[in-house]
Amino acid sequence: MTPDHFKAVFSNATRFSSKHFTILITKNTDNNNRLGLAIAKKRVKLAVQRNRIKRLTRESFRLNQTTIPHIDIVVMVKSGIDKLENHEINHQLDKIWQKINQRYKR
RNA sequence: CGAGUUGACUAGACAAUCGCUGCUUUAUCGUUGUAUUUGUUGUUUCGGCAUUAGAUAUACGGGUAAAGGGGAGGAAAGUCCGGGCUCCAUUGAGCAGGGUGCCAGGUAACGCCUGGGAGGCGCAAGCCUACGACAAGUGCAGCAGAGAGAAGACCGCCGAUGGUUAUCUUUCGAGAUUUCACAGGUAAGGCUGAAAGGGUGCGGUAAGAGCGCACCGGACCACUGGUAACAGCUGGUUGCAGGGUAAACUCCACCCGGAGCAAGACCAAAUAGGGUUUCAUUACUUUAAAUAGUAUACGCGUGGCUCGCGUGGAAACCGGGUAGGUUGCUUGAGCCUUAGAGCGAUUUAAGGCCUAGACGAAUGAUUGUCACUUUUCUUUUGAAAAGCUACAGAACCCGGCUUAUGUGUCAGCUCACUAA
RNA sequence: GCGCCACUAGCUCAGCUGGAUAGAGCAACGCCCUUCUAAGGCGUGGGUCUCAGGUUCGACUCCUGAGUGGCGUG
Repeated sequence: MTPDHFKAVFSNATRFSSKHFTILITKNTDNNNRLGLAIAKKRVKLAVQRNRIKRLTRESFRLNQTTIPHIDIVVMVKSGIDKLENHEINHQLDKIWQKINQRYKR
């Protein structure tokens, strides 16, 4: 995603959240779904932890992207996430994908 | 066996599935440049040149697919030092400012490392140290204390000599003893303090004092050892010091030009913008006529000139250059092995190896087996459960320092205890 | 990447910049005043001066290292 895409998503977004994530989505004119990550240094201090969260999010997005409709997604993060285990993060993300699917099937 | 100390290594392993990234090879797609060739159009001094369309070959970059092999650290961190590299400046040197500070060596260089000296800590192995100069000058030291720097006289001690009081003796000149502490002497003792101008002993004296002597310790000179710092059961001279603080100013010696890969180099968009040329436009004159000529324009500030500000069509060319892209970008003071030199840091030679290059920033996820750790059961073994590890993520590259940190292994040395 | 600053009571700040007592305001607590509260007055407690070393007789102050937070600039 380019900075223009980010602006578009932030200005015109539907918001989902769980305990440690905030996810913004908009519908997309292209036939792809795109992922953007906005993980602030303020929320997660260590570079190792930031990278870990990015990797896990990308992985989860990749595994689930066939099931999701064509949307732009921006994933934001709340503080405290760096203390979670890998499988817990995956679990939360799975739930969010399910929510998004339910919303867009209707 | 226990306690300690120094140095080095290590940073989970394997397999399966899926994924990221850039590299090599192959295939394919579209596109661009170059070369050859065929044709079109324009121009021509008939050699060519420019333009445009196609074919073939080749090159580079790009997309897609497949295969192969590669992909974080000992600190990648902090950014505390030093260098390479790049650009700018530069005759040279100095001033200012900053840094370093026992000696020698190593190194590209260092505030780093090695070896040595001195001082301190520890029973020892060993560890720590900004460790030049206060006798060039200036400053600082509260309170206390007599005195805080060519020091001072509070309590003390003495009081020879001179004066004074009393007593005794008397040859009546004076003498002896005692008292006073006035002039004066003194720095042994006390007191204060972090610190008070060598220490101990004997002599000496009215009392004292390096005043004299002996020993210890200094200082200076020489000698010896050492490259040097420095050292000495060495010799001589000197009664013996104007102490502390320079992480106070300062002095001395040595070092430092400035900026940083967002450096720099190349390519290069736009309804951005600069310059040059030509044409157009506009004004005036002229002509049948934008035909020809002259001025370049137009608006505002002025009535005019000069001057200032603002606005101005089209094409071609030129250089600058923003966004953006490419490069710099990983072969390097590189790593490994062996041999030589050296106490060592390090260095020399030979052979071998290529080992991350991302940029919204890759190097991962899941599962299984084993290893490791902890807990429980059992208490040789073994079994089960949990954890799946600590610190932590390259961003131009190296050499150090500092800080964070899990587990285990190896080697050297010291001390204590026991046994032989 | 480069350059710079701060850290003192629960909070905001002084503190001799060239060294010897840790202070002010607000807040807290107690008492007075008031029928009660606020305001006002009097008093009290509260500090490892961010941390660790060093220099010094003596360090909030000087030096070195570390930690945390913040600012500027490209």
